[in-house]
Amino acid sequence: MKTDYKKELNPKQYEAVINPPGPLLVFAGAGSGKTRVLTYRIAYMIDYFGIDPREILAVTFTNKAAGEMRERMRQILGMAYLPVMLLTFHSFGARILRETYGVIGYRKNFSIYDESESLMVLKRIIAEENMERGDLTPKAAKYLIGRAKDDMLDPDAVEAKATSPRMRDLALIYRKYQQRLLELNAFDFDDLIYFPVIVFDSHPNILNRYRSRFPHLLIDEYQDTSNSQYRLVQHLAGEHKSITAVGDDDQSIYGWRGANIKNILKFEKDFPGTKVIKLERNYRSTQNILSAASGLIANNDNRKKKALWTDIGSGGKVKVMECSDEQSEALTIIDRIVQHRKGEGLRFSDFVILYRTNAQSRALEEGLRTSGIPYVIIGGVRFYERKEIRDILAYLRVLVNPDDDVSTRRIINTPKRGIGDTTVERLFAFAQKNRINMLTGCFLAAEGKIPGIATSKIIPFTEIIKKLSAIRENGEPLSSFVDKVIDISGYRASLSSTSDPEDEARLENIEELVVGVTTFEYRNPGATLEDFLEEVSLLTDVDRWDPNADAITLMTLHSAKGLEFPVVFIAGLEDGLLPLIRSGEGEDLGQLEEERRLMYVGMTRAKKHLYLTYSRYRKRYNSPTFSIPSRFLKEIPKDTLDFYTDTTKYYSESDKARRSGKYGLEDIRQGSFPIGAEVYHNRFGYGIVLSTEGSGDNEMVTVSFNRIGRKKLMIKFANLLPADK
DNA sequence: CGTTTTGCATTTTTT
DNA sequence: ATGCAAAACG
Repeated sequence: MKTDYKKELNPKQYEAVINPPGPLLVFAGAGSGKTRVLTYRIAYMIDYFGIDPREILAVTFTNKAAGEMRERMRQILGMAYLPVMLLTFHSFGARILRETYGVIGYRKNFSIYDESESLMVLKRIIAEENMERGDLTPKAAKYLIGRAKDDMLDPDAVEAKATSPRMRDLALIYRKYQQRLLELNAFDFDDLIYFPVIVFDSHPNILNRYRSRFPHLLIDEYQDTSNSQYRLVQHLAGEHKSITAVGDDDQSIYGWRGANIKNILKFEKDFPGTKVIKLERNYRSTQNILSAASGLIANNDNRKKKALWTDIGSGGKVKVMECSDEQSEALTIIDRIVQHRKGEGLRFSDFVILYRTNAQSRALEEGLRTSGIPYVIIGGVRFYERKEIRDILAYLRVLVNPDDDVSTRRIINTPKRGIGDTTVERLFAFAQKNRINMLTGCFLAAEGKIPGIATSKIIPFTEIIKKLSAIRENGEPLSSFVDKVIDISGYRASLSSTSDPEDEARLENIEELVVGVTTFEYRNPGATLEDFLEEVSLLTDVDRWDPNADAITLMTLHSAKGLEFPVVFIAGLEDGLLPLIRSGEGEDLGQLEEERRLMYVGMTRAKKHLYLTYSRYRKRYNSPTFSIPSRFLKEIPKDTLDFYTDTTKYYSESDKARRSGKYGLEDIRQGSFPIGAEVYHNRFGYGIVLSTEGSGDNEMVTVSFNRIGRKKLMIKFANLLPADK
């Protein structure tokens, strides 16, 4: 009773699925059944080509996507357990390092540092080396080091390439940073790709082991692979070249993170004899939505042309809604949600609100809360990044990896036990001098062996660590162990005995962590604390999202990749916000194209209804900002759109001019110049006013000049003239 | 020496 | 508005 592959797939999908193992590239347009092809192909390989599931490695973008694929394959193959290796790039990297850490000098049970932990290390190094400079903040250094790792450059290479003092400084910081990470027995996210490549580069025997272990490779979202990930793939593919890559150049949205769209475009060259299949039939969206999205993306030059089609029917037009401010934007959306839900019997979980930046979620959240509509926010302050969760995880990490001084610092005085900065710094200095970790230092201090450190303050801390290690060695089950950590550390007590009302929420979060551990335990019988920590470090927010809960989902456009919803709202379609353009800088065409792809990704999430909303007024950073509608709205074919103006309320008093222009509201005169006004500057030439903020002497205008692009000017000094004078 | 308070910068997107 | 650094306070 094998699955009838031919019946369940369209001809193109079928062709891809049954293609014999070898280089295969599938250009899968949005909603064309990409995951379907991947899962059926894996199933088919097992079913018809007799391939051992353990020899298949499939790399996906999120753990959730991996989980879904596993579930669907189970249905196709009817097996209870499928030993296919289904992972994200980063978790695969972590697996490799767990087996090969020794060859690069690392120890067992290393930690994986996220952004903020890496930044703490960098900050310390920059301070220690007296290298503070405005253009090399910890954040900037982190970014540049990340890019260097993407290009597989070590500190020596960065130094050799450096042509400026800034880059020479960076090379030094980079060197110290890696030394420190090695001491801490910790990797950052970029290392999880970088070091496996290094290992494969320098140890052919190890590489061969992995090659023969995974002769069959499948890679999802290939358009978002970075250079280092590409190197990893090249290594693994080796001579066998049974490699399937699936992707869509129009959905490449991680260029800022090192993703290189060229990787998918040159796949055919890299693997001669590649079979290329294009999936252009869309099963998700109505014709109107698809035409709107296709019309938009056609404005990108740097892409492979394709013709998506659907036979779902035209559906309603895409609705563009103008709102006066963020609050009315929220109300407009809520109003539509309520109507659709009643009219079409939809559930809350059928709706998603997408936006460019996490900050936008606030006003929407407020509106939903007052309306009593259940919602879930994905992203923003991630669950595992909350302070209280990180604190508990830091305890766990120290127990697993005693060299992890970053975590030791975190917990040594959390909850407060009277150990201050001075003591910690003395401890650190002593540990550095004697080449030991801080935890060992604590134990020495507790015995009074470090002059200048009072034993009385340190002993309670070392007692806690001792107790917890003993419990752990007794083979305590994971969830009850975590529970004991919360108790014995004094964390639970410190939260339940305070006046701060926030602490109650923190306590709840911590209890939720225990629930999370229990779930993890249940899903992965026999898993260790190390396994749990690895999973937690690499979990994304989308992974934690439960699509079955009856609540509206709010998330960024980036997080929405790979998902679909009957009704989609994209909020904040204002020039400067979507496309997001950082003030000061001119407009980079490549970046603009990526913003357009991001918008495209958002639009193609919609099955039945798509709403695009924008606000004339919004509080950005801290100051009030007026904006013009996104240029993307003008790029979408008009016959697919319907325009609406909200009726909730208006910020501006000069309502009368509202309906004058193409989108209405062309003539709001908030400051000295109306939004959209053409102006002349005697140095920069002609331009158009995009937004104004502040007032009086502090009034600023952002003007997009024809010749030199975007500039922010102070009205007081700029001497701007209306263009027709 | 440690903790609390005030002042200051700060927001793109994420594995 | 919020979160993290120096300064004041205990």
